[in-house]
Amino acid sequence: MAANKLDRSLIRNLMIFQQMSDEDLDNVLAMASVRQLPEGGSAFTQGEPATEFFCLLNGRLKVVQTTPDGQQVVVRHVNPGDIFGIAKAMRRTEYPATAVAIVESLALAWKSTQWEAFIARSPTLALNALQTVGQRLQDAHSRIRELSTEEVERRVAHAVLRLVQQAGKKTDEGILIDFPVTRQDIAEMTGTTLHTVSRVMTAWEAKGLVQSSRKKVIVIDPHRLYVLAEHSE
Amino acid sequence: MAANKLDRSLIRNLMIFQQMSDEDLDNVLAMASVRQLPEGGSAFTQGEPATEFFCLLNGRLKVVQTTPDGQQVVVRHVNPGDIFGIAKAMRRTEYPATAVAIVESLALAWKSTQWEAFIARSPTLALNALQTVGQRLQDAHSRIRELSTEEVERRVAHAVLRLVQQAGKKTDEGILIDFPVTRQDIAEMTGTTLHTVSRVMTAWEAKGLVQSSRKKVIVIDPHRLYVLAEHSE
DNA sequence: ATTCATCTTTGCGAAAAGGCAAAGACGATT
DNA sequence: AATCGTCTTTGCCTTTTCGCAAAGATGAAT
Repeated sequence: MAANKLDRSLIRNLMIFQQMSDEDLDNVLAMASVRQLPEGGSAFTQGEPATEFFCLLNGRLKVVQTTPDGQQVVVRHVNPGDIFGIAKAMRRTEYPATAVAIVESLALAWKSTQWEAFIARSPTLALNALQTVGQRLQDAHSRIRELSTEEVERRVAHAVLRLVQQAGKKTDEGILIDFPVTRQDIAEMTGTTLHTVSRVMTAWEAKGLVQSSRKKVIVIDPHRLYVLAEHSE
Repeated sequence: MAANKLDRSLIRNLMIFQQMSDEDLDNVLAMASVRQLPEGGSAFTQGEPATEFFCLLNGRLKVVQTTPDGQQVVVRHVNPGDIFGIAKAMRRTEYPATAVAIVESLALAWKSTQWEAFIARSPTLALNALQTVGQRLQDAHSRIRELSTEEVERRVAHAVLRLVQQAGKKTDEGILIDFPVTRQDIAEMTGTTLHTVSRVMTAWEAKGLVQSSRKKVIVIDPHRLYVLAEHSE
């Protein structure tokens, strides 16, 4: 499927493509192909040669690193408008992680060899890309700080609040995280075990902070959760 | 002090400036000023407005985030040739961390407002910058994985090996880490306490892996340390 | 309605790491 | 050589978190 058949306004709204001329955008889209990902499908896999890079149009992915002994760590999430899989831009020949769709998703894909042409197409595109990666670096540093200094409960609180911010949806019971999340998922986001996450969230439930069931989390009292995450003790 | 008085070959060797024309390099250097940092001095401080960005010429800095309650985390190190303090490129108005010289250091400094001109000066410069930031992101993700899945001893082993790689110097006793490192420093790099680091390293010393004294670390047996860091067992 | 796979909860004991406090060691300075 | 500030080590006890195992719950598929 050719990318230039897609809804233009959708694409225009993506931060990375703003301030580009129509013509440049046409050219960039002409190079792209479209990739549909079912839930659980992966855009690329850790260790594979990095032949493509992507931009997410809609849906949501998690980027997972697997350790040699099989433990998994979610290093970040990909939201609509994000570019991802730009291993080539870092002169890497292989993907350092796996990108898995956690809901059905749609992405644009370009050949890695087109990266330079892609960037050359517009100076603002390069600046935008740099800014995107820079923001990610900030986020990563925040997580390093959290993992280094905070105890499990606060880390889990942060993770849940982040999910709320990225995918929170108001319902009459509270703010629903709008895609399936298991205890295991949260454990992989916070560097702990599903058991510990379960214990923490059961305690929160008793305090009326959240309400959760299988693969579902609803935050009842974001403010108290925030206080818990920020102010130690 | 004007930057174009500096030794050119030194600057040419810095990865970020490679593939630039002499003329562009002249222009870029004309915009820069030179900053000397004594040991313990800081190039910028967390929370300050981000008025400048830098490129390290020689020496070594640590980039530290301080939590509200005063705990410190070393998020990364800056080595010669690295650009740092590019908060502006990420549309941040304040520095998110503090950069402290751990040995006497020398850096180039530009006004943040010149960032776009700096990038526009050469398309390869933008690509280089992107690659640099991308590499840092990879490193950050590795640390997130380590902090999430590894126990203290292995994290410390990784940190020490990284120091060896970045600043190892062969001596007849073993590989010396060529700048002052305290237990506290290593603790801040690995998300633990100086006590635990001390205990770990005392054990290593008994096994003949390292030899250390006040602010000094010598790795005697890098290979066994590597095995310890990599193979869980 | 029943079955089945998957996800979640919970109890118990073990291990890892932290916190505190005190003592020791080192090196720079006077 | 004596002093002083800083860095390091160590013992002891507490807390946090994990690991394992088993039981319970949920929802999709038949």
